[in-house]
Amino acid sequence: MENGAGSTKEENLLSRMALNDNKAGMEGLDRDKINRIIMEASKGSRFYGNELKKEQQVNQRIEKMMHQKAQITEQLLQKAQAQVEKMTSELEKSRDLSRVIVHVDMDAFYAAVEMRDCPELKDTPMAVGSMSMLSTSNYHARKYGVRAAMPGFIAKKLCPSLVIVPPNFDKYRAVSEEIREIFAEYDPNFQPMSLDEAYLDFTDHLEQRQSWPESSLRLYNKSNTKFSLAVSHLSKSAQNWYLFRPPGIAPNMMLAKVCSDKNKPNGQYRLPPTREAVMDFIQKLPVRKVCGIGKVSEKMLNALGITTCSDLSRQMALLSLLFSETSWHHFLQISLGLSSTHIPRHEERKSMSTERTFKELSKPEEQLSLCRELCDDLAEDLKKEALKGKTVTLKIKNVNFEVKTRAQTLPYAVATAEDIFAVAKDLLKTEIENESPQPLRLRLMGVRISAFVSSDGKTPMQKSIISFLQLGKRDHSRSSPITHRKPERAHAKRLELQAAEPSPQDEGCEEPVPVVTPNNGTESLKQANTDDCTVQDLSENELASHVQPHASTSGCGTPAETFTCPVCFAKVKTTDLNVFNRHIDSCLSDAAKREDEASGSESDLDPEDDHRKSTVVTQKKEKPRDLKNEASASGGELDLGRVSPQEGQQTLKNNLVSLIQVDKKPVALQQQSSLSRSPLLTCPVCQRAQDTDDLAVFNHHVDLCLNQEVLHEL
DNA sequence: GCGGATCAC
DNA sequence: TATGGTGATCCGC
Repeated sequence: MENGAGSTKEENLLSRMALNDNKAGMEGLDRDKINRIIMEASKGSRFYGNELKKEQQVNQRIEKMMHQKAQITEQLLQKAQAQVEKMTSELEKSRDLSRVIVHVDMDAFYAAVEMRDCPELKDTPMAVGSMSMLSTSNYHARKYGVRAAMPGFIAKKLCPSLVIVPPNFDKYRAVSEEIREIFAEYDPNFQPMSLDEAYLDFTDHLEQRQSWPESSLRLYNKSNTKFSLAVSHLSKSAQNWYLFRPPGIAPNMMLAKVCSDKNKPNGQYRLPPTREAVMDFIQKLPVRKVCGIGKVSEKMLNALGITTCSDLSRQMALLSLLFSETSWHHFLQISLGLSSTHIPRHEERKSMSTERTFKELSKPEEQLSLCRELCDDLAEDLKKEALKGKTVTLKIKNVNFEVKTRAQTLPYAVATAEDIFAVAKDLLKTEIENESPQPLRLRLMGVRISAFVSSDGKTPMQKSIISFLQLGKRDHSRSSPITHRKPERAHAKRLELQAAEPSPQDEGCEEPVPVVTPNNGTESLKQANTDDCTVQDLSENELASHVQPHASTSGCGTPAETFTCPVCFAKVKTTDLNVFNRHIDSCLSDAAKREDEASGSESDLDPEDDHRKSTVVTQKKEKPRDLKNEASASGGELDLGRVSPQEGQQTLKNNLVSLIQVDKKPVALQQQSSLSRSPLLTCPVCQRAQDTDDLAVFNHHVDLCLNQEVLHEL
């Protein structure tokens, strides 16, 4: 174990710079050769110099820690051990294995999208990003050691034939949104962590299903598929299914995340909800795999001889003496396989910032004018969310990659570019002066604002019960639970600057803010699902009253009578769900037509063209139950289960048929026709090609796959 | 409240 | 030629 003492600088640096072969697709490559190339390309650079410096700092921390450790007496340790045991038994009491948490992420998301749109890329090593920075790479490229967060020019040295595709975030965002609509179906409160990753709580979904009559269950399966296909219908994203990696399923968030990383070739990894299974799983787990334990923590723990979670529990008393309370409590939870069992609702943002990397900027005038630009941008973003904050922070990184932040808190909140700049300018000037007579040689500048106050400009933005409750009614211009940030403007600016071709990997904070409230729609929903009569017995108005608060896109005070069409995204002003449904139907059939026209090159054929349109149209039946259900989460799903349960068995069957027919069109035709050459439908869960062209069968398989054991146990 | 550092994505 | 951007949190002042 390298613990800093006695190893060379270069060896130490390897821990920071070397290839990270954690990820999938990195097996069996020549690590030494790759590391040598990386080192050669880096050595002597300012970046490398800074890494070296940071590494030494970490080593000092470790030394300090080891020194502390040496002073711990046996007696102290025993006392600590007692405390650990006490806390352990308390935590053990709180263990909750009843939840079914799912973590999903996409496989090389951006790269997959690019390959989808440009099939030639499928067979060549490819990465998304720039010569300065790569966001992700495909599996061909990974064989060469090319990976995310690696600068493109180094990647090119590893793999000269590498094709670097500039990122197209609008596209990824669009695909992401389609995927999220599917997520919302299973958990309206799912939490997106980024464009390609999310946590879902399946517990309620499974519970509801359990109480549904068999026919509804099947129906729901169909409607689910129908939904995703309807989405695909709009933008050919049926292929999105291929983006999914097998999800991780476990009783809490930490475990689910680790499980999804297991990436078993043949399907999802599901950790059974028993203490034994959890503990067994945890023992062998390397600490680095746990979310929250990064490079530095790993290195510190390694220095103590801790590499796996079982080491963690063994050394817990020691850890409790060496680390802060929050840290060791966290470690203890990890070692017991405990973590959050419910997915937290997305909280209010606490800060907003904008920063940019550029070619060296040393002239004060240029620096100040850049600062002003950043303030303009930030103010623009603040305006979009109607935020004001009291603390302005300037961030600078010099050409040696040294980062500094300077902040000032005002007695009042600001939001305009002028006000922010007034503060940022002073902070910057001070830094310039501190450096003089040398110039400040910058490679990055950023401005952040925090300490937000509510719109009245006085009260701090803290969670009160009232604001929490109001959150549920919070409004969105789109009915999906997803919002986006920092889209075009940031990119445009980047182009303007033409600096270091920065290519962010992500859009940062996504604000999910699900539109459904726990206490509003859901309760009555469960009822509706368990009681066959409930839905029919509800009048249209009653239904509407359930739906409206969620579907509303109105601003403050506007009556909730606007629905957002999940197809064209137009706002439909009506209180009559039938009207709204008709709008969607017409949109859908329009989309079908467009798809037909455009499908020539896409899908090889569509012999049943007319038939399709007619099935789409005849299939429009309002569906109060699901309407209520899904409207609450996302208008995007209004179209999905529009089969009416109030129609009796025969009609149900008919609808099933029509659904299957509708289903077939967008994907099935695209896939099946083209797939008569290649494999048939591929299960998004186990990723195995299914030897069937019957979507009913396929659906059944997917569903079984997803819920297999869970359902069984329930 | 500030500033550095760590972490995730 | 060339190593990102956004947000959160923690710790030690």
